[in-house]
Amino acid sequence: MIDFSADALEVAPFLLGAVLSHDSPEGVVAVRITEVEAYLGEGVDPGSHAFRGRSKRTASMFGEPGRLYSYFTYGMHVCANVVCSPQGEASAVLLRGGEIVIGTDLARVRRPTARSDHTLARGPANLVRALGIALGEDGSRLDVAPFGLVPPASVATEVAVSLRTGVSGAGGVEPFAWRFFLPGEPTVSPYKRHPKAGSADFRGDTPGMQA
DNA sequence: GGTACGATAAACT
DNA sequence: GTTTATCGTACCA
Repeated sequence: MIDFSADALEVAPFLLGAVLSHDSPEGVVAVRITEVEAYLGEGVDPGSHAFRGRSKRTASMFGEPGRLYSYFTYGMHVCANVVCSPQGEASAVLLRGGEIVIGTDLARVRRPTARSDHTLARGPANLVRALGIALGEDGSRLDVAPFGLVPPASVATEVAVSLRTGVSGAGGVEPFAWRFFLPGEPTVSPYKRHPKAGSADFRGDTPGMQA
């Protein structure tokens, strides 16, 4: 198993290629994770929800490593993270994209607007919807039912890195290249800078746009 | 191919 | 009252 008590930056590469499954009355959906972002702890990373310390929303981020931190954002979306660092410290890995490997039919039902199968779990809110993860599952263990998390057979040898997507740092500049993805995967979400970011754009090697 | 914008609510100032 | 770890649609090239 992955040692989630390490910090999110260390854990992130081990999640690429891992398979996360979620069971529900409707059935099982599993994704092979292809894209993640690391968020660090209190006072360290201005883009992190934990930056200003513990709050009601972020409580689980300060809790046991290896659990789910899910939160509601933009008035309509849920995003899912894997909690890292020892209890009492906060860091987490945001799951941003993956390839459905089990339950494609159910994922299609949950994501009726997806044009093709590789967009079913492309983007953090889409991934959550495809898996059927609910906001109320915040704090759940990811290694026992209804969840399941299988590490990759071997750690990815080719990992691409870029700035995080949609994050604004001081002055609108996101300084941290803490987004990790498997190059060439069509299930990696397109890079988008924060709306308030300046023109200093860094696109990384974002592939995945395909045809 | 890209860029703009509205939806919609919790958290934060 | 402002911001936000987003998505889908509309529009322009």
